[in-house]
Amino acid sequence: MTTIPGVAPGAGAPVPTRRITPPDQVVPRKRPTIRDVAREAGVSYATVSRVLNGRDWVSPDAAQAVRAAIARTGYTANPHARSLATGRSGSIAFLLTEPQHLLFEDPNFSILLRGVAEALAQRELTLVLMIAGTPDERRRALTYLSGGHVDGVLVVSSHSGDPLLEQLVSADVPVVACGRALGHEQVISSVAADDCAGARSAVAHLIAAGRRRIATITGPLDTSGGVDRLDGYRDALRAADLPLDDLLITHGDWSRDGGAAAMRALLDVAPDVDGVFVASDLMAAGALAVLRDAGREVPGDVAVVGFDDSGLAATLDPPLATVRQPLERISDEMVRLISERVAGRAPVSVTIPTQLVVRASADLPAISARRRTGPPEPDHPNRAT
Amino acid sequence: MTTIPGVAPGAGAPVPTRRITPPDQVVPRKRPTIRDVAREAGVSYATVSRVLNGRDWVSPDAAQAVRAAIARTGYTANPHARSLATGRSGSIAFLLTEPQHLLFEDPNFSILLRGVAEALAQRELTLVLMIAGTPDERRRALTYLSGGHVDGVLVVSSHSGDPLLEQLVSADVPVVACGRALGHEQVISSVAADDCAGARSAVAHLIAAGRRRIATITGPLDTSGGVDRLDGYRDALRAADLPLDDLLITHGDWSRDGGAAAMRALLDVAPDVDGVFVASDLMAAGALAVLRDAGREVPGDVAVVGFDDSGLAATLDPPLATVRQPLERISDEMVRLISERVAGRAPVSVTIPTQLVVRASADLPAISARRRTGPPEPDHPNRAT
DNA sequence: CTGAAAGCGCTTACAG
DNA sequence: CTGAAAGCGCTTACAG
Repeated sequence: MTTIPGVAPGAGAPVPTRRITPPDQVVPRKRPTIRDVAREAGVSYATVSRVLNGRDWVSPDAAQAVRAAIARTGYTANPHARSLATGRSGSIAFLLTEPQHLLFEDPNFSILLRGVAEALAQRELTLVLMIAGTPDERRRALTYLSGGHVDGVLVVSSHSGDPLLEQLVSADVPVVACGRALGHEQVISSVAADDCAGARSAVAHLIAAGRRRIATITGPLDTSGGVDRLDGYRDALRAADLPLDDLLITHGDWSRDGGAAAMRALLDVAPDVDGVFVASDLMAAGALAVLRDAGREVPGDVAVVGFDDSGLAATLDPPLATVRQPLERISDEMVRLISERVAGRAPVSVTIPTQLVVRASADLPAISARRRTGPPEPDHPNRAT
Repeated sequence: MTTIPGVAPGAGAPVPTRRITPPDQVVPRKRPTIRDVAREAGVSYATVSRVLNGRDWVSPDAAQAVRAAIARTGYTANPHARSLATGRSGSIAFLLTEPQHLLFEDPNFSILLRGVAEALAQRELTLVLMIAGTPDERRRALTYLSGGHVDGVLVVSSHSGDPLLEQLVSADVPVVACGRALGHEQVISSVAADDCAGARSAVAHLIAAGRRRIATITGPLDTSGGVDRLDGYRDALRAADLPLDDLLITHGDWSRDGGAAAMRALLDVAPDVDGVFVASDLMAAGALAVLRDAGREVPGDVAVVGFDDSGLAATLDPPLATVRQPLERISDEMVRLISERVAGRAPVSVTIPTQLVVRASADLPAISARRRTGPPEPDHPNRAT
């Protein structure tokens, strides 16, 4: 909109051999302020501020003059002065507390990050990225976040015991979590997929496909995705009058390796397993590799359903049936909710429906009878990411 | 360090049924300012500012008193007031102009992002993430970045024609690029791997392995990684007195699919190719899949060397020989250079050595004679990410 | 509809 | 070594 006054960058100048540029060689070039614009427009600078913010009424003539003056001077408001006066920073933090490796292994995070970046940009809000893995980083993050640098915080990987969340809340920093904020439901807004219903649909599908020894690999039980998807698993078995067997429940940490380890354990204690609901696609990728190494055919011997459908699922071998959670929608809602919180509204939690996506890893019986070709590969390339 | 004064978050309170919280029900709770601290410590607030910034000398007694007062009041400086007074924002933008899909496909970006986040945090600088893919986003980014919100910009995916770079420079925004800033070398600091030497080592290795029809898949030729690695390829062939054949040069766009397409084209025009240097691991992943589909054995028929070693290479099948560029080091240097630029120093460019990493895809002759087992898979799982 | 003025909370020469 | 004061550039009641 506004044009930045250009200054010849001296592109053709010779390479500087000395690194220190003499300060007074450069024209000082002060940025125009609101006063400069007022003078140009022949109004008081309060009026300039008014047309800038568009709150009070300004006469068309004045507004016109101001707009012209802004264009002529290339004025842009100083964000710090504005923040000081308004008490708003105009930026929102995206806080990542998960151990770093997951951030780059699990596509969910990237997708969420991108969605949030877009949604924030649309509201003219700035995205501040904070990675707080180590205790030291977490301390620093708390100081920063409660120091007024940002208007609110988006948390995408909260575990229920995490003191950081509590501290942020105590410091009166608006927080929105992705996934129910276990233990903080009353003070933190959250947006989550309908984990329980999603899990239910996955397991119901396995049952419909004729599986009877259905296991699950859960996420960490101090996350809502962990407990709620486990609940859904149980619900579905109960609804079908199938027995609940604790041997069939193992736990992962959302990572690929965690899923692999859980699958190995499962094959050990329950070799007769014929279906697995895995609480994330990434863990399912690890589980698929283990099944293959163990010579189990998917879905012939063991049918597998994951959770997420974040892009990884469709590329696995075999393509992974999964429960789709609309991550773009989730990031949108997170941004909406944080804006609400910043504006002073009370917390709410939003739940978004999921959708079962059937793929080869859990085809219906008729189709699943087909055999895989070739021997299992010893070193499964799916480990690559 | 400083303690934030806690206020009971009312965790045990009942769920709010009305969403509007009455404003005067909450204690106003103004954050303590520098004046409050001064009063507590019995000094002028200028003195408080001095101990805060540690520039001028302050008597031990005064300093002591101020520190105690800070602890007692839980004071934290208001960042906006500070920014307004100093003219520094304390934040640096990480600008991504590459089409979004690459951001999440190419591990280089994630690694750089994480490294930069860490390095900035260590300097108490804030990382602002900007994704500017669409023209609209780019416009917005320019306004934002030249509007004084950030002290400098880190650019990780610049193409030489990009007007955004020029505009940033014209607006006097300090910029540091990853990779030589083609056409802006005099005004933009940059840090890059020694692309030319790295490429040379890769191709020299292929020659040493007995290959004679060595092709290359380059990056885009409007990026330094594109042209410099191509230069290295040519240098190595010349040094070995091998003919330069333009048929053996194809171009990719850094993406996996781009690498695959280039490899397909290569097999078409030069079916006798026996070695390929691919300018990135991700493109090499695509090329490997195509070779496999075409029934070419790697490295038996065609030896392949990539570039990056960002984590993907080792997990490919076969494991990919590649040129390692130290991305952690690169992100560190970028942050160092942007700090220098912000402090007013002139631009410099830093080049970082690379290292050839030999893996199965380009073993030496004796070893490469081994045969692969089993038929090629039709749907190669490596496409997963 | 518009000006004059206070205030947001710091930093930094400038005198002591 | 330390105070008083100006200044950073806005926003926003408060009077007109």
